[in-house]
Amino acid sequence: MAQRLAGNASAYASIPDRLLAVATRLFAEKGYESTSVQEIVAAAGVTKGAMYHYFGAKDDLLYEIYHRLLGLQTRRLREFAGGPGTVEERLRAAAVDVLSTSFQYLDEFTVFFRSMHVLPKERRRAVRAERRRYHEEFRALVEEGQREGVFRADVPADLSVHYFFGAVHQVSTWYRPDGRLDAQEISEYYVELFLNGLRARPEAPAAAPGRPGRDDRGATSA
Amino acid sequence: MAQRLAGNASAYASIPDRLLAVATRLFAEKGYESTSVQEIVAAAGVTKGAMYHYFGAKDDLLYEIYHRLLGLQTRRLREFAGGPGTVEERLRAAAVDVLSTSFQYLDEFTVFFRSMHVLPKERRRAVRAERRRYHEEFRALVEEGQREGVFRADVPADLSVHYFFGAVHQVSTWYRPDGRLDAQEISEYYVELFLNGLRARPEAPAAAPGRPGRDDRGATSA
Amino acid sequence: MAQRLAGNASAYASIPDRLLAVATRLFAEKGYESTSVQEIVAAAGVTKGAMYHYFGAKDDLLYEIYHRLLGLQTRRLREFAGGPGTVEERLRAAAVDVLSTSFQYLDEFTVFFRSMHVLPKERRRAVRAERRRYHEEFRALVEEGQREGVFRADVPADLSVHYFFGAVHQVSTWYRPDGRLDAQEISEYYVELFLNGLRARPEAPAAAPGRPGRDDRGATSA
Amino acid sequence: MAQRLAGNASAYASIPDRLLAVATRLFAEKGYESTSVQEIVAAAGVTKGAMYHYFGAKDDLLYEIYHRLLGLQTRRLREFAGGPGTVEERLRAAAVDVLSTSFQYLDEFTVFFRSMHVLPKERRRAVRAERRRYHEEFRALVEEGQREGVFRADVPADLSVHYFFGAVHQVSTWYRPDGRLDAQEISEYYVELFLNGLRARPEAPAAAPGRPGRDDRGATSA
DNA sequence: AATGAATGAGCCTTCATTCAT
DNA sequence: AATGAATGAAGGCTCATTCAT
Repeated sequence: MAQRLAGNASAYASIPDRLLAVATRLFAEKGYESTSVQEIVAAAGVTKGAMYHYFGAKDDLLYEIYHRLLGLQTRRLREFAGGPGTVEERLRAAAVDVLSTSFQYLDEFTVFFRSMHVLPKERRRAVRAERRRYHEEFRALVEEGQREGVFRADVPADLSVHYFFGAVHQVSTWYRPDGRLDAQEISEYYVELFLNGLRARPEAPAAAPGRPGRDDRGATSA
Repeated sequence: MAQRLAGNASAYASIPDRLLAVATRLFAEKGYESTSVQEIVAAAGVTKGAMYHYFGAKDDLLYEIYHRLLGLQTRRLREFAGGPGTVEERLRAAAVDVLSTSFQYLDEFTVFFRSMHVLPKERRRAVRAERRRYHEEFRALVEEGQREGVFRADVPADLSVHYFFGAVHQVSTWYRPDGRLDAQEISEYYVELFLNGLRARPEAPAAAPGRPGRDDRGATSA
Repeated sequence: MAQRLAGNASAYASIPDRLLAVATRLFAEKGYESTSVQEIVAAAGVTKGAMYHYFGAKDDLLYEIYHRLLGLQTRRLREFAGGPGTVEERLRAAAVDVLSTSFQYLDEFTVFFRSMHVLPKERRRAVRAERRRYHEEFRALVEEGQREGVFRADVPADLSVHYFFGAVHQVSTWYRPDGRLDAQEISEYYVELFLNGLRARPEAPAAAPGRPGRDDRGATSA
Repeated sequence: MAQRLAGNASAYASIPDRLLAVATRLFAEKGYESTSVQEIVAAAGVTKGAMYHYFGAKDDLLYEIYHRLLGLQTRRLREFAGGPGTVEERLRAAAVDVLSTSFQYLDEFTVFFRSMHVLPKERRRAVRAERRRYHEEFRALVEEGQREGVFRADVPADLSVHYFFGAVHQVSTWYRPDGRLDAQEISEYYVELFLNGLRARPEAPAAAPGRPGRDDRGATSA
């Protein structure tokens, strides 16, 4: 479960894995466009020819980073969603895992949300579709809880998920490993904020502004 | 209050404003590095020479976008924070405004969170400092509510603010003007989720995971 | 006799003089091409418009530097050549003056020998012609001495002059005001070496290699 | 011994050599700054990319020209200085070689003395240091002769060497291959003037102006 | 499987000069 | 006499990619 997405950059890893590992780090540090192929191959200790033997183009590296990250996220989410326990327990476990994955793959997430626009249109569409499916599977848990009455239904589930994911995906913006709170603590607070926001209240509060019960299936894009 | 940050790109605006307007749009669409100076000046209907007469370098455009956006945010926040009403009313008004500003300046925010890394170190530091001050002023409202007992104190205020801002700043990632919910509705739901998450509960629930009452002054960076 | 070629750059000098003074300094420091018009006008405390009011183009500044320097040299040489005294006395005085002028106008000479190639062809020709005349007038003194028998005639006069001028014009290459010898001392040694080389010897030395008595009028260019 | 410094520009030479050969010619003709990289690669029959494959920057070409010339000069000087014969014979041979090298590499010398200022500071310092060492090795010959009493000691050796080198290095300023005197003749006259200036005189003449016997080790820079 | 020389298009920037005021 | 905004051409350099080996 702690497998590195692209192995590590050590001399023992395969060439493609080494390339992906250093590319992820460099893209996160300096941005995709400001990182030259030359820098990547130098950092990976291979030559340009070797890289082009494994990857058809520079943006194939980027796509592969996206692809592996999405695959990992999806696999893990399914594990938790399909696991045992009440819906709240399963959602909590999934949310905790989303956060710990985010902290573990900070660089990958940084690249993900910063460099989407450089993917060729076709691949951007593919990534967005895969991402949307992921979003929908997570949202299904929330909706399950809403149907069971343990989560409030007066806020559209997709908005709650966007809200949570948004918060999570921005952590790479401000989180510093040497900060006051460690990743574990932040995760717990975040999950608490998320679930607390979802939980049905004893008394009816100000509720959502006037449009309860509307169909809340994702007309927004992922 | 609805003034465009860089005027509009029409022939009536000043050259620098026109340049900033089209640069913002292009940077948001294709990314900073993938947008050439040539494209910018062509879209603004001026020559390269004219651009370099007003901006010393391409990244001066970027910096100016950041600078204006931060200035606008700070000005507006102070208006609401210093306004009349209970702390909850003031925080709600500020939060609503953060959201409506985000929707109004979607391009600016997109650029903001995607292109930070291309600013020269010095300016990046300046932007981060100004951003941190903004974050602190917003957080001060939350802390005021915690002291008054209207907001729960068992989640560090800076984390709550990071959580909210994270969610807000990611809207440009998924929001589409032609989606099911309009900006106004999304804003109301988001503010509801935020305030609901903050509100003190009648009975003490599972609270924050084991570490209540810790000093919660921001050791995390903005 | 100590008039500055282009006045000084103080606020009291006329604008053209100030421009020439700073241009000379900057051209000597960084080279003609690496000095921008903007730098010149900034250093002179005027605007571009003002400069183009007085000088039609950047290379007019350069030409004026050449022109003034050549005029100064020619004027001074004539003074010494037409003065009283034996031919040796007059040549010595002229040679000393050549050296002291070189030290006084180090920047001008640096520019002179480094930037000739940027003058438009026509002006380059004009400068070369003026320079050749100067060379010829100096050479005439040597030839006068040769005819009188006080200078050896077995080395063509124009070569001796080239030799001396060459040595003199390179001083800006190695001379440092804080060096062991001051300008005055170097001048005296140089003139001594020059005149000693010219002086007819009691016994016939190895003489020039086999071609005495040939016509030695300048088929070489100045 | 007659190897071209950068091979020739023919199609048979290596690309770097061809680039250096044409760069030398163009820099000598039009100056470093007035020669564009485009012109160089066009004249060498290669593409810009090829040039930047071998030379990191335009001024690397310049530095390489300096470097090769200095290497050549130093190697040759050592050959002559360490050869057989009296000190006067060795100095004469070295001086003749300096001149013939100057004539053979007129373009290189033209560039050398005209474009020093465009080298980055660090490299300028390196070139100056190497140049100074060369100057010192040549001067050592003069000093050896002074100690033996065959050369006059009342003119500092470094000044005499500056004087000679100055004269020599200016030949590219006025020498034309189609002039009245050919390179060989000019060389012999120049060496004659140099050695004649150095030679101790039977009777003590006016000597150097008043400061005989001073320490004459080079406090001036090369 | 891998090399690395070579390409060629494009990028950001500089700058002498002009011109309406 | 003097301004300074604006031009437009060119300049040095980078870089993803190709291809013969």
